[in-house]
Amino acid sequence: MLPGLVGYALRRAQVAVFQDFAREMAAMRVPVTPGEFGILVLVSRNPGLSQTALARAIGVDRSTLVPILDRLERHGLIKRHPSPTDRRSHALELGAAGMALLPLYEAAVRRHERRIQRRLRAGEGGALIAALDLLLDGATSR
Amino acid sequence: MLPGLVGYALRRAQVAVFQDFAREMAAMRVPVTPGEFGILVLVSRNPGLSQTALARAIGVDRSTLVPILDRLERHGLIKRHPSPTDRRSHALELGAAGMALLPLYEAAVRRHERRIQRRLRAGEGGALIAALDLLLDGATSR
DNA sequence: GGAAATTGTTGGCTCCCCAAACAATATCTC
DNA sequence: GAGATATTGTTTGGGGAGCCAACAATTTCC
Repeated sequence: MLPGLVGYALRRAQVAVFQDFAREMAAMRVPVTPGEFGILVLVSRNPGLSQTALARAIGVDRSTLVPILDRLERHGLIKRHPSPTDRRSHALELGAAGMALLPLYEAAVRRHERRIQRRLRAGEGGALIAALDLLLDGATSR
Repeated sequence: MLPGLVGYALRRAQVAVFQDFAREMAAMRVPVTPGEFGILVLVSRNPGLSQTALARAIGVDRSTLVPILDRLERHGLIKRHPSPTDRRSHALELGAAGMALLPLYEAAVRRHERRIQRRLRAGEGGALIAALDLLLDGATSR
């Protein structure tokens, strides 16, 4: 039964892809997880983002983000600035290490993507992403 | 950058599919996770399996399995019999509750699969599984 | 200006995973 | 057959990621 299930194939692929991501990151001075990489990209493209806005963007609870940002900040990848308009909230920016390392992370992710897709035919990656998005839609919407 | 990444689409789809699985299971007397469901199917098709063999089959450490099997056994879904040939090992079998509930779980999983695939065109599910298997292969093999 | 909402944080909880060590038991080697 | 070696399930300890409820500080609403 298991081999015919989309959910099963999805889970196994996800685990393998996650491990390959980690392998690629192992060479970095400060390795990051896929989730952390997403945060760095989001912050770099949306400087000044608040923690709540970021949490909503990646679909996790505000409290979940705190220890993750703590770690990223400890390594200088991001910085929590005081927001100029709201003294409760933090304006997130890339830190010095973040600005230096993000290009390396992006290159690593490109290598990783190339490797995991290497068994696919040309253009099949796009179709796969489209199908996964449809899956997400089917699973999410009532 | 993120939207073009297979790994990113994979992660988001996986989370959504997992949640839909949980939603479908919520109606059951004893809800199980996707991993637990996989264990039940494996044990039902391979009665007498040892814990080590099962751990290898699903790709987790032996020690990871212990609390999971504890829980399944507590609910009567599986039973740890003494192996007739090796007094160190356990022969895993479905318990009474397991035999009663597995058909219900299987039906629930079929409903779940139908729902998550409902945005896909007919037959696209199979292509998706094939692509995910290729992804797994690309990520795993050196 | 007082009530209500929001922000980041903390603490408590769950779940899943791994690695190392251990006693009991099997298996291998001489 | 005895001693060394390997394997089995378990325990312990640790990490990561997630949620919820509660809280002080602050902002917004009426």
